[in-house]
Amino acid sequence: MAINLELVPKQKRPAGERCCEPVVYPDIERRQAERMAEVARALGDPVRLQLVDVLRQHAGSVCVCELVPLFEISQPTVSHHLKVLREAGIVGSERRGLWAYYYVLPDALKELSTWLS
Amino acid sequence: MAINLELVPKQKRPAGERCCEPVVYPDIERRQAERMAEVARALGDPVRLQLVDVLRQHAGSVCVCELVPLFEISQPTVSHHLKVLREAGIVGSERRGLWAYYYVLPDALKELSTWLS
DNA sequence: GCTCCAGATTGATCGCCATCAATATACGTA
DNA sequence: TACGTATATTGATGGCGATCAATCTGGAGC
Repeated sequence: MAINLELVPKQKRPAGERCCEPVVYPDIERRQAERMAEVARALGDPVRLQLVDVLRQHAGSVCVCELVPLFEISQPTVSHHLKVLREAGIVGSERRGLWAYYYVLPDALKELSTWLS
Repeated sequence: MAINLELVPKQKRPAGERCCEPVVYPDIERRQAERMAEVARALGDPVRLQLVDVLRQHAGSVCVCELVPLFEISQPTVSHHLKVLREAGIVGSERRGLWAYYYVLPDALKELSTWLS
């Protein structure tokens, strides 16, 4: 988890032989890696990935009561997945009367998407 | 996990009122969601994300002995993370003499990257 | 053969996560 | 006020994952 940012790792080698070019280091910083990993972890469940997929298809927001019957899991579990996505900053929610509506936050996936491409 | 693919979920509603447009369904299929979630889960750890980042900076492959000292975790743990990445189809490995070299598989991240952008 | 070294595997521990049933909360309606 | 309905939260459980120390494997060199 914690990164050793010394760029020139000291390491004994068999004399006269090396395995590769010696200096190698991450281009991204630890904090950025932690942010992107948090987003990736939130997407690392098929249900959550499909929830995000559904929300991304809709310009506006989608009612939870539409989301629950799409999956063969209980309503509390869907609610839990939506909470994970919200805490990862991927979706937002809004309450209107009895119903709750979720939507994708526009820039949420940008950093990870840029790094991936 | 398992998706109910009925596209028109039946659900009782208060008479004369609806919460939103009624038909909503995932655009991606369950298998595709599971594949992409597997890749996302593999990227959902800061160490693995930085391992992939290092490997992506190098056209060729990188020796494990260069990767281990970049992190403040033990060699077996680095080996474990590399195994997770290999089993997710993100990296490949090759042995040359005493050393092991890892490299990013070129198309591994393409599906997730395309979906994200 | 034996020894040293790089890396992988094993076994154990600890904490987190996905899931559900049950309950709570909050809102609309009569 | 009381009741029903939509969603969130709680508590419990089973399983998975991150980590390490210890060990194993296999190649290089003597």
